[in-house]
Amino acid sequence: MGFEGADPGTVRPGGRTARVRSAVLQAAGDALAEHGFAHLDLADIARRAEVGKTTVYRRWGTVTSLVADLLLDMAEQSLPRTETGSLLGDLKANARLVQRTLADPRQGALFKAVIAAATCEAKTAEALHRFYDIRVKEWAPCVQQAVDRGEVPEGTDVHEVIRAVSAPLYYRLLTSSDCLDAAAADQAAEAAVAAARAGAYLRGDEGRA
Amino acid sequence: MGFEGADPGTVRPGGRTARVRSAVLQAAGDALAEHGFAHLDLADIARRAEVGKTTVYRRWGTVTSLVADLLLDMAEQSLPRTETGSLLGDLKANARLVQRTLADPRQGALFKAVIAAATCEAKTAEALHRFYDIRVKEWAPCVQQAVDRGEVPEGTDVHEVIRAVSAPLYYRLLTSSDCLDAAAADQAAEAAVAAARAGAYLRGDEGRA
DNA sequence: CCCATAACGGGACTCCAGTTTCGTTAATCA
DNA sequence: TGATTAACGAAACTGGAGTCCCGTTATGGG
Repeated sequence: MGFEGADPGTVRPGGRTARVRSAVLQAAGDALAEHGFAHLDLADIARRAEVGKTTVYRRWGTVTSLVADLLLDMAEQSLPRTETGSLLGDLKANARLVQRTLADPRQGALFKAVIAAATCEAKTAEALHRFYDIRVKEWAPCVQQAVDRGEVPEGTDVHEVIRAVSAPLYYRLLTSSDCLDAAAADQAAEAAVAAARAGAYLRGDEGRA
Repeated sequence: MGFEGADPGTVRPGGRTARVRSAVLQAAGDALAEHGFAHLDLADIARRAEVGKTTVYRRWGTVTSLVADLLLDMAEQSLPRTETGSLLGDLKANARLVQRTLADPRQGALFKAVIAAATCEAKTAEALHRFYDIRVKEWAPCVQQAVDRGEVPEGTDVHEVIRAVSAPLYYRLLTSSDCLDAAAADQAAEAAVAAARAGAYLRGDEGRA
């Protein structure tokens, strides 16, 4: 009697278990980037990771659940942001980073696949949301600095400004066949700055026109 | 001899064939909205549509291919846009329309599923891109009118302004758990107008800051 | 109205994604 | 360092998604 063991991987997370996890997550990323989310099978991932397929099924069970764990892993690896001294410079740096990531064949495909997976299961969606919350929080300070400098009105929702930079890039990635170039990134940053200056992102009551 | 018949449904598209197609597309929409893109099986769709599953497999074959056809169908049904006389008014109307659609449980889930499907197959992605091209083209004239009025600088990429309205709403739908309310719609419209006025969407060379 | 055949539909069949079983390896603790 | 057992992995198994076969329905052309 007593408790049935908790999920596998939680009691002895060291050594082999950790090695298996990172090998599987690596393989999952590769497979997602290659085949996309739909045509994905866990046995293939197990083969790539040189791990028994039983193990993959036992620890993750479903593709979406594996993607959720992958997102947890991705959220932990954060690139430090650059600081240029001006809001436009900082946001352009951010936009270029996003643009380069999404335009990269492997990373771009991976992000598409991860977003697709998140639309299919609440738990995976939650992991994706957490991932973006972290990224947004990392970059928000540069907008706060602009507020402090007086470049942008007091009361601006700084997180929303960061999201405004990424949004058009993701929208283009998903809904159009246009290429994601540096010009698109710069445009996204410029638009966000212009809108922020005009008070479009004032928190609480909706700003004036 | 001669040609093997073209794809089923093209030679005798009337009567039964058309009835089957619309029943299946309807059922596909329901199933996508309910189960999401991942846990979808064509036999279930056939059952809902009261159609033989052989038929569904013969005419569409895969889920992504069926979604591509669904998108073709969705693209044909267009709502006429409203005209308010001001750019902000028109874009707010557009933003509210998008927001209401995405916030609606069935439609929102359907759009998520359709986007997920498009990330998995080129043909489906193309259908999705065409769908959005049509929607954008439908609304672009209101921006053009604003250019003519002098509300927005000459040389503005009018399609990009329309996309700028939708982008943050889709970005929020996919990457956050925040609710999509009317305030979000208005903010999207206001930001797009502010950025457009500031010349952030000038075509060709990247605009000034 | 009638014929030729496109398209549909039921049911049997296949094949592989996902499960179960049980023996092996190695992480943790004393 | 050795005992305990969590976690792994090979192989056999199973259910249902997707295919195939062939008889039936009804469209479109003459």
